[in-house]
Amino acid sequence: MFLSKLVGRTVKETPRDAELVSHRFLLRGGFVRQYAAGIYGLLPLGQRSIAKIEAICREEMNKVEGQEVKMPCLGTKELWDESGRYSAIGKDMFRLNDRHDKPMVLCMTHEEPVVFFARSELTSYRQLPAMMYQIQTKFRDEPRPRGGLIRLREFTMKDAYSFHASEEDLQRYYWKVHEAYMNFFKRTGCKNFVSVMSDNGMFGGKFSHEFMMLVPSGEDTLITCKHCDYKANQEIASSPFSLKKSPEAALQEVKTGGAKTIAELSKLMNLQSDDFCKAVMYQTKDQEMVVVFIRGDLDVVEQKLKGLIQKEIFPAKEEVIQAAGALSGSAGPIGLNLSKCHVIFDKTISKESQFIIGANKEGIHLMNFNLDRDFLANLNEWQRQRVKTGDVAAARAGDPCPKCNHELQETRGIEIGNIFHLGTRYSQSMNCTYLDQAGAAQNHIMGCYGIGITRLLPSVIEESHDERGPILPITIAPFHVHFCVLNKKEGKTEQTAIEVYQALSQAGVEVLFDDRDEKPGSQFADADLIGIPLRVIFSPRNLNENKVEFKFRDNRAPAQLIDLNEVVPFIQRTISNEFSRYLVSKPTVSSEKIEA
RNA sequence: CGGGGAUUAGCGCAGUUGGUAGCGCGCUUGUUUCGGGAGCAAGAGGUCACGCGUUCGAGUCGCGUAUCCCCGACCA
Repeated sequence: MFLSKLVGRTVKETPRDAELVSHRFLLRGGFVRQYAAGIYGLLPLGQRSIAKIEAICREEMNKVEGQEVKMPCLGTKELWDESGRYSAIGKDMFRLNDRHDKPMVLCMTHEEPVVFFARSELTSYRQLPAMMYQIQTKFRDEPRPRGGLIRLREFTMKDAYSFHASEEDLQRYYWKVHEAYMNFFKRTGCKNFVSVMSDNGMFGGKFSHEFMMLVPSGEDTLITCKHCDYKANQEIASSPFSLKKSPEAALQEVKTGGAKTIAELSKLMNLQSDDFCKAVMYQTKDQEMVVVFIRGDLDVVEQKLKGLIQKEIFPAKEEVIQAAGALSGSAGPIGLNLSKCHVIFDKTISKESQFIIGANKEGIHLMNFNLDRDFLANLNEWQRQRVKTGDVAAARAGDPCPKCNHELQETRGIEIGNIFHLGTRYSQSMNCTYLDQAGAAQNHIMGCYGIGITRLLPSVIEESHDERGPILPITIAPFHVHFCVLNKKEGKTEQTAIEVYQALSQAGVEVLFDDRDEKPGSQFADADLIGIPLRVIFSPRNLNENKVEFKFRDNRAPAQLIDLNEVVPFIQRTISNEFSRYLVSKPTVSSEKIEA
């Protein structure tokens, strides 16, 4: 490809709206352009790079017996009603009406369409396990798209769905896909990434993992252990915390005046924030309050809370708080109207400790509150059902690890993939069955597996760049080699470069040839901005000696002069070495080849 | 949906007390240059986001709307 003909120019100045490095370089390098918030188009460089990511993804999915399919982006209300998600999903799903005024959706994920396939095609245990995948556009009406290509409203995702006859088989396969994912990310040049346990959301199955690129600009917070292999998204990370034990004493009221927050109270009473129990108040859609009591120094993880009560939650409105008999600023469990609220005690409110807690009276708190003695013991059976205990607290850096008790740490990450145990959530609701060996109808047991294809390129750039531009792995770079041709009109410079270009092209090497009559500085700057890993420089100066210059984009070795006669084999050899850096195992013979 | 910022040439930006719009980059032509974003010369390129208002006159003042970015809420 000749650079002068490439659609998409490089830009010297940083676009005003681009904050993230990856966003800046993708715009400046001419990989992408923005149409609207969260809606981007790929220029040739971006498209080539994404196409390579997709190709690697296909290889890895085929290796685990995945079968590529293509499901529609447009969905009907009827299909999405079957799973209940047409009404369960809120504004995140794009909705539209067709010309007959029939309600339609733009799919944000494809569980429903894939079950549509499965229930007509996978009807016998003999066909299981089976996995279908696609690389397809997804639409999500994000409340706030951000970070260039990181959070989009329209994006490409590889989504895969597996169908099994037993839970054991799903788990076996789940870990196989886990390995395929690790291979995929290594091959696409991701370096610093981990898989962490994650939240399944309200409609998921039993367990799931997220693959996270560890970069400071990431939007998720991960909790990892310094000593063992414990890694989890903060949304589900747990910690035993360090629980205090305090001697029992009688419950008594204490005047706290205008002090309402934990900070104010601990200052007033000269106590630590973990001596307090604070109330965090939410409500459900049907105006029931959900009040969480948690140790004063900790925060509630709303995902955990949602999982515990299996309902959507919102910040509580004042009238809901009052109806439940609570008083904000001094809220406590005693005196609440349990018919108007759910009560959750985080496990940090242990039965062995006493806490200072709100009294639901203006300016009054209670000292020495003991959960069992002062609250649970006084409830009747019906009231007890409205009270739950569970883990809703956010683990933080410095808290003890749930596995080995050593110190936890916090890291930021970008989610680049996930794998989910779905179980029979969709096969049951959508009546998807196969006949087992005994001829009995059984629901398929499902897993689902996603990779954010469009997000991968910016994620790699986030961790692989310098001040001049991205440093792309050869596996996903738009071209293998970048030619800078200096003073092309002098002597046979341009002609020589074209001859090498043709020889390499015939050998299958992808070359981006800078044929513009630009100053060396401009050519180098643009080459840096495009980020192709290998560079060859043709100049009259070196060609007089029958040499060309070779260098790596990442400057891992000093530039070297290569004999003109040697340059084609040298580049071929270097490219193959370069690819081998991203090989994870010996190339395995694919199942298709065995069949042939 | 709350808070903050922005919108003037393809990109980055100026634009004074209100008087009919400029600079740099990029683009076109010519010319001299040529190893880390060259110099000179001549050009092309604008519904100043949109609407309403104030005014003899609005890029500039007022009100409203839209769009974009950041923080938060949210993220199946």
